[in-house]
Amino acid sequence: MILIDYKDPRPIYEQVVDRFRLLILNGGLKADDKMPSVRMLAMDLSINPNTIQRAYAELERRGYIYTVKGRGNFVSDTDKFRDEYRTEIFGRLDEICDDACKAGITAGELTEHIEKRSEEGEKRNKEGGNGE
Amino acid sequence: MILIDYKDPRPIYEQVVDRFRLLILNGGLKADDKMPSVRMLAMDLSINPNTIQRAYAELERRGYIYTVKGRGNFVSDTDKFRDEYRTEIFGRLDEICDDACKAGITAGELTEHIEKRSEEGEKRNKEGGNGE
Amino acid sequence: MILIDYKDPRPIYEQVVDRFRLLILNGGLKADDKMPSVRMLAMDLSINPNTIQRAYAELERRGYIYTVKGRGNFVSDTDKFRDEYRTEIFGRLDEICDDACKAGITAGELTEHIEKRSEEGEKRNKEGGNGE
Amino acid sequence: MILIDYKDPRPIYEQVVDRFRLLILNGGLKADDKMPSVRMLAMDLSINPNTIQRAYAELERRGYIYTVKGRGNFVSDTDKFRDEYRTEIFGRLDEICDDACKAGITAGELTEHIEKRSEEGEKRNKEGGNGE
DNA sequence: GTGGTCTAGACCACC
DNA sequence: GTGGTCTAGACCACG
Repeated sequence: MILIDYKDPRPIYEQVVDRFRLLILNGGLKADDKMPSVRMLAMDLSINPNTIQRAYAELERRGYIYTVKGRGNFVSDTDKFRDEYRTEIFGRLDEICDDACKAGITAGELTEHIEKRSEEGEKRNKEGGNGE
Repeated sequence: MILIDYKDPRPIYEQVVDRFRLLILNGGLKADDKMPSVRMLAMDLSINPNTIQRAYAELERRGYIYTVKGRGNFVSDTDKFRDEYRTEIFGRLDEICDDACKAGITAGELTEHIEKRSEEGEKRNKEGGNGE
Repeated sequence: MILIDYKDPRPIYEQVVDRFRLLILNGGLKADDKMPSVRMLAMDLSINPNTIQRAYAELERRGYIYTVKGRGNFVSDTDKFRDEYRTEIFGRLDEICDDACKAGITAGELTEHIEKRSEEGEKRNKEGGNGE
Repeated sequence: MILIDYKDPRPIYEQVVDRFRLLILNGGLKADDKMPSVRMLAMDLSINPNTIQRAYAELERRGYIYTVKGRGNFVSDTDKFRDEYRTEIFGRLDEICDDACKAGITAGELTEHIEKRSEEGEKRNKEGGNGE
C-alpha cells in the first residue's frame, strides 16, 4: 500500500504523507475509511512509529484525515481537496511557463508537447497496456 | 543583480546558484564576463563569503563558470546549456501531466490554461506596463 | 580504515573522498553498508566535521553514497562505477603514453616495465610475505 | 611558442613552467639558447611579469635554466634531465599499475592497451598524418 | 586584490 | 543520535 524509498532524499515522513495524499485524491482511500494504525504501519514499513505519527499529524493538520481517540485515524471527506489539488497543479504549471519563457520556449511549444504526450498515452491505452 | 528570499525554504547557496544560472542562460551574463568577487558579493548580500564560495563551487562543477586563481570567476561558454535547460523544463512538464492525469485534469485543460496565460502576457506587453 | 597524509598537498576532503572511493570500488565497502557518521569520523581523524561533511557531499554527488536524513550515509549500488573507474585508468595510461613518446620512450619499454613489475608482484605473493 | 589556457585550473606560472620544461626536453630549446625576456614574454602573453618571474625562478630552481645577471636567462645542459623525466614517467606508470591492480585490471590488459595504441599511432604516421 | 581550504561553533530538521 | 546549513575568522596560494 505504501512504499518507502530510502534513496529518496526527501524525509521519510514526507514520503508517507505524499503517498497517502495521492491515495486519498485518487479515490484509493475514501471518506471515513480507516487508516492503518500507527503501530501496525510502523511495523510493516520497519520504521520508527514516531515517523508515522508525524506523517499522520501532518495529514490531519492539512485536513486529509481526522482522529477519533481510542479508535484510530479516518479519511476525511475528500471532495473539498480536489479543487485544492487542481489549484496546486495549475500553480506549478504557471511556474513552468515563467521558466520556459525565460529560456525562450514559447507557449506553443509547451502545448504541442502536452498534446503529443496525450496522444501517445491514448495509443498505449488502446493497445491494452497496463497503467501501473 | 541577485536577491535572496529569506522566506524561501531552500538554502541560500542554492538560491544564489539558481539566480546566476538563469542570468547566464538568459544572456544576462555572457561568456567570459566576470562574476562578482566572492567577498564583494558576500558583503553586498550581507551573507558569509563561505556561502557564496559554495554557490560558485557548485556553478563551476556544473560548468556554468570557470575559475582563474588570483583573478576571479568567469562565465563559461553558455550555448551548450540551453538544450539541457529545455530538457529540464519539458521533464518538469511531463511530471505535471502525470500528476494532472491522476487528479482527473485533461490535457486539454492544461493547454487551455497555458494559452490563456500566454494571451494575458501579450496583452500586458502591448500596454507597455512593467509588471515588477 | 581511513588515513590522512598531511604531507599530501591535496586538500583533506579530497583525500577522504578518494579513500572511500577506492574502498567502495574494491569491495571493502558494499552496497547499503553504513558509512561512519560525520561526527564520529571527524573525531577519529581529529579533523573538523565540516571537512568530512564536504567529502561525503562530494561522494553523494558522484553517486557513491546516499543519505537518509536522521539515519546516516550509506553505500550505493556500486557495480555501475566499475566501468567508469576502468575508463579513468586507461585514460591516465593514454596520457602517460603520450608523455613517454615525447620523452623518447617506446611502447616496448613501457610494456616491459609493467611485465617486470607484475612478475615481482607474483614472486612476493608466492613467498607469502606481507609488504605492509 | 607558449600558450596559456585560462580555463585550465592549474595556476598560470605552473602552465608556463610545464610548457618550457617540455620544450627543453623535446629539444625545442637547446643548451645555452636564450629564453625570452621576462618583460617581453609577459607582454606577449598579456600577463603579469611577476608570474613569468616566478615561472623562471621555478625553472632555475629545478636546474632547467640558468640566469646571467644583466643578460637574461639561458637553457641549461639538457641531457641530465632526460633520465629524470624517464624516472618520472615510470613512477607515474607504477602508480597506475597499483590503481589498476586494486580495480582488478591485470598487467596483461594494460600492456595490451599500450600495444594497441602504439599500432594505431604507427598506422596514422604511415598515412602521412600531421602530429600536432 | 583574487579564490580555496580548514576550524570552531551554532542552529535546524529528521528519526 | 543523524546529516545539512550557516557564520566568523583564520591561513594559504596566486597574480
